[in-house]
Amino acid sequence: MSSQGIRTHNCGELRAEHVGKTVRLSGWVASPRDLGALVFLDLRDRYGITQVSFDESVPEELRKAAGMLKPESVIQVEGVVRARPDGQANADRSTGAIELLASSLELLGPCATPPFPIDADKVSDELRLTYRYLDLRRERPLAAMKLRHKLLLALRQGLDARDFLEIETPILTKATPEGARDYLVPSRVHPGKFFALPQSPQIFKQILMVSGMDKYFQIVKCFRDEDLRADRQPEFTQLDLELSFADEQVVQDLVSEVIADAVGAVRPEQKPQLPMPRMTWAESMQRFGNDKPDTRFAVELSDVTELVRESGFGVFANAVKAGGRVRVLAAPGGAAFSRKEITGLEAIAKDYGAKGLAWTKLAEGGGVESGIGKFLSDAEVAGLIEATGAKPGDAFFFGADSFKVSAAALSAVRLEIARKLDLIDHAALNFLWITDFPMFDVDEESGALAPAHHPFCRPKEAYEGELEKDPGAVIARSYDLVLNGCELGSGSVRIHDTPTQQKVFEALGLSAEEIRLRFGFVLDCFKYGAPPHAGFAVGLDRLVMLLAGEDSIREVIAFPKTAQAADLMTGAPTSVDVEQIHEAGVQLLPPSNKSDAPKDGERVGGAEHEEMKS
RNA sequence: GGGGGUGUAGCUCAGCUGGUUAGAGCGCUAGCCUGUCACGCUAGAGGCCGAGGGUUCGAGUCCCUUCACCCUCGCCA
Repeated sequence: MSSQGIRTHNCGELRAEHVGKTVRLSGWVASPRDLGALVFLDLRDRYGITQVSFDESVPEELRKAAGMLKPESVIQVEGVVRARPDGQANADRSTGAIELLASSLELLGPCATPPFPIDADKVSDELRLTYRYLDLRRERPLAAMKLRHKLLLALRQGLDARDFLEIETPILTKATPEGARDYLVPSRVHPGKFFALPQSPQIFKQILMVSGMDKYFQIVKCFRDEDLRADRQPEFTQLDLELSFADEQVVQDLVSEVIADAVGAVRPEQKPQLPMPRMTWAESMQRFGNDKPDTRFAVELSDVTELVRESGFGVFANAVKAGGRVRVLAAPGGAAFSRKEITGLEAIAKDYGAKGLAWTKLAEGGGVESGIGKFLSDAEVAGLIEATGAKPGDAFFFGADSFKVSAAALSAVRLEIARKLDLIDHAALNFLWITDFPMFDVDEESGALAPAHHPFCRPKEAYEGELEKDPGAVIARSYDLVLNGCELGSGSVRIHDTPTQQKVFEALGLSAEEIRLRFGFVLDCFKYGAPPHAGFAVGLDRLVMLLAGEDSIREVIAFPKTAQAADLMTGAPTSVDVEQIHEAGVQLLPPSNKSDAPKDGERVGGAEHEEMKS
């Protein structure tokens, strides 16, 4: 027994069948209860909680020592498992039928008073992130870590079973000026030159296809130096995959199956039905106003541009005249919205560039009242009812603007209405494929093109001739996977021939010289027997977040960063020694005219957290 | 870069229109307590009201600046 080490069992496995056994447990002290001549404490580890009892049969010295234990101290207890007295079982706990009667106690790791109680239900994010190691002891973060592990394991198993190879790609790689801002790493060996951390392993996985790897995947960190959101971290994890000799159907079916199986492994009751529904980008924009529709509730947008082309309401007529669209959505029961609530909705529309949010309410009698109701003709009202299926007691909200602005504004209003009216089924997992994205985003002012997905995406054959003439009309062979209104991932059929790739780069306005410098190796690669290939990448943090029912991916990342991309626990990013900067071959700009540039030997960028150098 | 929210005891929060000594619950410290499991009871300690400046007889409260955290627009191929 004494040779069994620090523990013989964990804190979640002892049951009535173990009664009479001498065991040794180790774990963290939770809610010690000193009743005087009787002391209880809960011993907790990742597996569960077991009650330890120090009763009258225990030597007084041991009982006193137990009574003095601080919560969250790490101890080792040896003793005999015994059934709890009649009426003292704890039905809420898997170990609740028994307790450990202590015969020895050792303090392995004393705990200072924690900055927050481990069992508190509300603690500020700032404090949680500063003491993330304590935060992770809590039930919710622990559950998120377990869920994440199980999901990633199931995904790996699913892909392994389908002949995929997991292959690692470089973290120190080449900067790509397109897309997101790169995190740069200076090269000491090549002064003045930089590596970049990958925004995704895109080019490497395509090259692996040329290498004949056929089916590749990787669970991999990606890095993008952009401003953060609840669902965006500077480093995040993707399930990245690529297949040779595959088209969009093969990829979508495969991803659907692998995800459905993995979700089924962690949430059997929510296993998605196959096939997952598909919708084109154009249809999604038309019906929902964005490319990641939340289809858990039925409210949709209707285009009533033709109906109000000659409207007596000038805002509509003018928007149509200017080439814009007028779209409407009917909020079920929205007539009950207060003026203040409507002002709130209007503020949301304005956030997305709308000049305002026209609205009116459909009265019991069928007519419209308040808002812009008085400007609408009977025919227009009838048309609105027909277009939206609105019922008395509903409210209309209008977007009259360019297609882009009316879509963005009304889709945001649509989501807020669903939240306010509690229209969303929170148990649902609505997966949805969005297909046929435009190949390029056209900048409205300059007319410049940017890849909507990325520049390796293959245009649909029917549009290949349009690359030079009308690139804005080109449809790509790309597809996104959406879950509950959240973009889970995207992929495409890739270009695998040099001439097409060359044309796309040219359409993007890259000069021959730029193409050679940035992507020469890709074009070269495609000359040496490139198979047709297609792929996908899933944002795993988001998937775990949605499955965990959390609102932020920080909740499912062990050590996340704040909205300002800082790590509150380590203090990163920090200043570094001037010598380190010199060695890296870079020079700092003076801190923007707030203080003098640092002198040699001083730390640069602030003096805090010097102790973190180890 | 812009907009909004928050910042008061170790934690979570209250503090009305500026007005005496800034409160509560939890935690912490000490004592009591033989079946607790959010143990209970008694007593106590604990505050640069995020920081800096200003207005005022007087500021947690009003004004300006700034910092941190959260949400968000832009941004995120």
